[in-house]
Amino acid sequence: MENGHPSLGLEDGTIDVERLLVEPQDGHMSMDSVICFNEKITKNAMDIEDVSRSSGGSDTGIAQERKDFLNGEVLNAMPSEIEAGYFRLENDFCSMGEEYLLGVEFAESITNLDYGSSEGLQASVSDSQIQVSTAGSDTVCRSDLFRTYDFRDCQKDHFNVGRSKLSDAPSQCTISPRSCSLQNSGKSQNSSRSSFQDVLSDENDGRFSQAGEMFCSPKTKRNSDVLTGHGDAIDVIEGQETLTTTSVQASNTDVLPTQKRSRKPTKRYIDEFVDPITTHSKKRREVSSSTVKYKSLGVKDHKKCQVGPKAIRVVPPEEFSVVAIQVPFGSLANKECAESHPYNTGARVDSRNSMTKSKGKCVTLHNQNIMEKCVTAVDVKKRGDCGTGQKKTDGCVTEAQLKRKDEHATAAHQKKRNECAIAVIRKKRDDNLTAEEISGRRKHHRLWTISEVRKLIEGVSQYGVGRWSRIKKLFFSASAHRTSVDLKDKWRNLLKASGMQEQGSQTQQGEKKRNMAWRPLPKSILGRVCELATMYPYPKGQRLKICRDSPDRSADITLSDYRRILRSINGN
DNA sequence: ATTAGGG
DNA sequence: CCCTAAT
Repeated sequence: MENGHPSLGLEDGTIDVERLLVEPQDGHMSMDSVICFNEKITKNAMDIEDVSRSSGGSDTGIAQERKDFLNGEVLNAMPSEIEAGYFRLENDFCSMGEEYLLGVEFAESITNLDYGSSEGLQASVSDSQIQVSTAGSDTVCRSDLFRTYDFRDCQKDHFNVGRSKLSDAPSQCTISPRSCSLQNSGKSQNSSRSSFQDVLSDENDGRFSQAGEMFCSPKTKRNSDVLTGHGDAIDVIEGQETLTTTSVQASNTDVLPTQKRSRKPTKRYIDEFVDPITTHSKKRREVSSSTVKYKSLGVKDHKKCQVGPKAIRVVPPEEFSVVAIQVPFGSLANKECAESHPYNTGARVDSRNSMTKSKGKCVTLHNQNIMEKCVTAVDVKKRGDCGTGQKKTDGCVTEAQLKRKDEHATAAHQKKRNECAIAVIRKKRDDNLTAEEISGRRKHHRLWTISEVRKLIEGVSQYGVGRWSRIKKLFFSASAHRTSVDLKDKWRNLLKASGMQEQGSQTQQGEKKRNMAWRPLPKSILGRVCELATMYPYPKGQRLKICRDSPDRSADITLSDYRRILRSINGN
């Protein structure tokens, strides 16, 4: 008799499981099907467990056999299914795998409690779980890898409980106090199986939306009415605790699946998200620019690498008087306060940077920051400024190169994919970025020194405007930063500063005056700029501005005229 | 790859 | 300084 009953249960379990494994193949995996799947599995496990318990000590063998079946067949079957690619829905799959484990595990632990330890059994269980976790990890949802590990740890504890007999169980339970309390309390009755499925999905929704809706799977959007009913489970926040709780709860009854669904780790990861985003909205430029410009590694990246050491470079004495001639026309022109400290050149960098910071880009770029975080995590080596080239193979990285406009669209997907990376990143971010932010200077923003400007002027006088790359090569080969574009920009600014440019309108004149106050450009330099501007009008279109009288002069001036100009300037 | 120009 | 379009 006793054999008959258990065996029946076993048979049922077998059939159910098999059917369940097959079912998903037929249709597309909908969330409902997944839920049913989980539920049934859990139920199976529980049924088996009940049988085992009722069968008494004499049936230990049978129970163990059952366990073996579960562990060997079911658990092994899962990975194969996964590998076969039946479940590509990440969340579904992940939850399913976990569910599976939980169901089996709970039965296992219970059995052990009842009948004592069975080493072989435990070993098989743990092995199977490792398998599952592996399969799951490489499939999609990496975040679940963490959970799986946690889970395994928890389960180990349970094993220990089983081994150390019932008497030891309470002490072991301290690992997850909630588990104990739940086990002892009558809470297991507060949920009926009839509402199980609803509870499942609802709780999912509740938790997800609560956490930040980023992981919410579109399939299961429902009203979370039942949420309140399970506030207890939802309140649990620590992932491990949740897992443990779930597994132990499983031994009780139907409540198990309900609470099992609430995965707290999610919240943790979400926190990881929110935090980095707000912490530093920076770092974007570096990664993005370096990533986008991976093509020009030779110049650009090299330049980035040198930024650090260069910063400490000693400023030549001549430049101390007029340290740098930053020409932040548009931005600083608006800051009247700048006029009150005209010669506070040192602080100019900071003010400028802060302005850039608050300019607004950072707000819209939060999403990209996430991706960048991911990038940072991908190549584990902590790179200060350089090391930009080696991360292109990862999907996250390529995504990070998306335009800003696309970020909003892709951000959601990215988040899911990156949640694992984020956790790893947090540390990195703290020591990496904070330091940079604190130091006011931004990597890509370097003040132009007088000597640099002189070189630029010299170059322009020799090659004329527009041949920036050549000028760069000849005059700025030493300074890896200062791309040709930089030279061009600087020249543009110099033209503005010298007043040669856009001799237009009253507003410009006034602004120029204002700028003069805080821009300590040496007159000699300005004069030269003026000179050169006359012969090499920058916007080449409007060259006929001044030197209309001597066309050939502007054509082949170069050295002789340069000398002449130089002399005149020096004479001044 | 370089340049011009807008932001 | 960054980004993009046009050479």
